[in-house]
Formats: sequence, structure tokens, C-alpha cells
Amino acid sequence: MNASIPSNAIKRLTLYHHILSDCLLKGNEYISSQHIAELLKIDDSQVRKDIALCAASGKTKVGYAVLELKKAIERLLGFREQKAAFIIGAGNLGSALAKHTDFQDYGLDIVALFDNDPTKIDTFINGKKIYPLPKLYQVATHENLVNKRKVEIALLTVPAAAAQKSAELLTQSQIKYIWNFTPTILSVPDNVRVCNENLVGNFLDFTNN
Amino acid sequence: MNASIPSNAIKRLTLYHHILSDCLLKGNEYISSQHIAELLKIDDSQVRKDIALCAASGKTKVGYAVLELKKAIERLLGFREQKAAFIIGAGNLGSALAKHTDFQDYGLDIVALFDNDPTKIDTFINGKKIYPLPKLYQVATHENLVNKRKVEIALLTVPAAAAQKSAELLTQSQIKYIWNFTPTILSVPDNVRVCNENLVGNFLDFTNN
DNA sequence: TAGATTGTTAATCGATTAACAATC
DNA sequence: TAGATTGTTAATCGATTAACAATC
Repeated sequence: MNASIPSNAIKRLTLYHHILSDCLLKGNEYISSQHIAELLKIDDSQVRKDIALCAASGKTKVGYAVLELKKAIERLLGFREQKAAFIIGAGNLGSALAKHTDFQDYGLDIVALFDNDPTKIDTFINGKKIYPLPKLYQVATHENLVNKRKVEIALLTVPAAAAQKSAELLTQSQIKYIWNFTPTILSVPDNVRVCNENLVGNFLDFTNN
Repeated sequence: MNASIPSNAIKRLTLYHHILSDCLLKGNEYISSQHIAELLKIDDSQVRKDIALCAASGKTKVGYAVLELKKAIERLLGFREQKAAFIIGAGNLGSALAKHTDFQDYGLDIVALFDNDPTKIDTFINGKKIYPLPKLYQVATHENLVNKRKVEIALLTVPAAAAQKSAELLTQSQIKYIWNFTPTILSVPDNVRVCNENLVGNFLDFTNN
């Protein structure tokens, strides 16, 4: 919620949070910055600096209280407050994301899917209904079929060829954030933000460096 | 292939490459750094600097030759040379990745999938066979059932609860790169590299900034 | 005490942006 | 010519790492 947290810190804090959840399961009460750093193969002073952002404090000689630190991260990143989102495209990827249990825990609430395949319409994935894509505008703006909540986020998982057209429908439907899982560059108005889930880029970086 | 290319540059160059493919389809012969920058909402001198890395050169007043630049990026990032990989977990996410047409174009060649579900064994996804997970070691090291190619990369798409155990099987099977799509932190030996596809982190960063 | 760990400052390193001469 | 664009250097900005006093 605080715009001044660096992107990289947000991403690392999310990973720390995963580690802390693990610790709780294992019954570990304390963890040191060094231990976290080791698991992620990063610098331990970086870990302490990131933790300082959440105003959590540790104990000399023992480290950080796992439960307390976990809650501090949750407060900082604000994932208690749920954000509603649509998934556009109910293929394998859309389905996988609709089932991704973590999203719910981290503040992303998938409220519905949209697809063009008639055999999928009105079926459910993980309790979430699939609507016909042409109904998006209606669902998003007027009828508010889904919990009367304002939905500003869409996960775009349609085939590449349909991506730009879908993006246009999304902007017309007052979506403000498009999380783009397709391997295409979308052209959208300035008031819409796109985040490219650049899988190929991640792969090339991973195996080249 | 050149370890000195900054991560961010690699990721941006991949996006430029997507844009260039689009241009070709549309029949545009030239593109300016400004135009690319606009599409990605970044700085135009950044684009020129990234392009300088591939030793491609543009023309004053007209920009860069699309086809030439595209090839230069391909040379730089080396995705002509295919790298073989396994997908571990043939659920929705694994299936989606197995069908992802882009991977092939960018040098990632999925050669087989592995799963524990008996109903999936010996079926095919996008022409790629699904093997029983316990056979991984054998396939990866001895029999070399798959094209006699050395496979060092695995995409991990199993349920979170099975992630660590799968990672151990992978390291035993001489996998060197684990692209981790599960929301867990893996503990692996130092000679194995893990890349965490941190979806939740990307989401939090995207909607907070 | 000796040793381990935090919290924080300073130093380093790298990435982005600004600026502009050169070019066509 | 005037204007647009590259290529590159310099300036800025931000992120990571090193170092170490304070603490228990």
C-alpha cells in the first residue's frame, strides 16, 4: 500500500513470507537473517534492510520471531485487504491460476472467469463461474453480477492472437490493471497499467546468467 | 550466452523482440527507439542502450531495420540453440507450459513431462509424452529415452506440498536448473540453481506501485 | 566472557535518465 | 535547410554490499 517500497524489496519480502510460513509449520519460533539469506542465496544485510521496512525488530543473538515478522510483512504489503480480479481465458493457464491457492492468501481474489468456448460457459473452476467473454462489459460495469464489487484487475490468459482485442474489451470495461500472461505487447490507453509476465525473458535470464 | 548482459536488459530485449515480430506481421520495415519505448512505457535512451548491446545499428531519421534488429537480438540472447527441459507435474499449469508455443521459438524445448497420476501416464500433451515421476532418474540419467539429449532444466509445477520432495528427486537426477513455479522455497545443493517464478510477488508489486 | 546477531551507516556498484553532438 | 533520430557520454539515481558498534 505504501508506494515507496522498492519493487525488489516487495518481491523478496514475499519470499521471506513463504519461508516464515514454512517455519511455522515446522514449529520454529525464531529465524535469523543469515538463515533466510542462505535459503535465497542473497546477502544477509539485505534481508535485515528489507525487514527494517516493515518496522519489525529482532532479537540480538536469536533472530526474528517468526510469527511476529510474518504479520509485520502482511501489514506492510497489505495483503489482508482483498482485491477482486477476473481471469480472461479459461484454458489450461487460466484454470491453473483460478486454482492457485496462494492468491487468496495474498490478497488476490479471483471472482470470475471469461471465455468464448460455449462448452465452458456456466461451468465452474474452483467455485468460480465462467461467463461468456462478450458479457464482460456488462458484468464489469452494469449488472455487477459478482458480489457487487468493483473489479479493476484482469489476468489475461487468452491465446496470443486474441490478446490485443481482449485488451481493448478490458479497457472498455473499466479494467485498470492488466496482468498479461500472453507473449504479446499490448497497446492500451495511458490510464491502464500493464504488467507483462515475461516468461521467456525470465527463462533466458535464468539460463544465461 | 554472454554472462555480462544485465538481467533487466535481457528481459527488455525479449519484449523488444516480441514487438519486432509484430512489426514484421504488419509489414513495418523500420521502427524507432521512441516507438518501442512508448509501447513499453520506458525511456527511449534505454532502448538505444539495450540495442547497442547487440551491436545492431540504426539509421538516423528512420530508426532500426526491424528484421535486422530482430536477428541481432536472437544472436545476442542465443535462443537459436535449443535447451532441453522436463516439466514436472502435468496439471493445468504444466499442461499450459507444455503448450506454450513461444518456448520453442525462444530456445526452450520441452522434451517430456512427468506425473504421478496413473491415468495420465503414457498420454501426450502437445506431442510430449508423460512419464511416471519415479522414472525420472532413469530417463534423465541412464536410458536417455528422450532424444539422447542431456536435460539439465526442469520446470517444477507440482502441488506446493510435493515441491521439496520433487526438488530432491531432480537434484538426484542431475538437473542443474530448477524453474520453480510452486509457491515454496526449495532447499537444494549449491550446484543447483533455482529460479523462483514469484507470481504473488509480481502481483503485489504490480498493484502497489 | 566470548560469540552471535541485529540495526544502521558508509562505500560500492550498477542501472536509468538526461543531454547533446553527429548524421542524414 | 530544418527536423528527426541515433549513438554515446555524463549525471543522476537507486540498490546492494561491507563494515561495525551495540546488544544480549
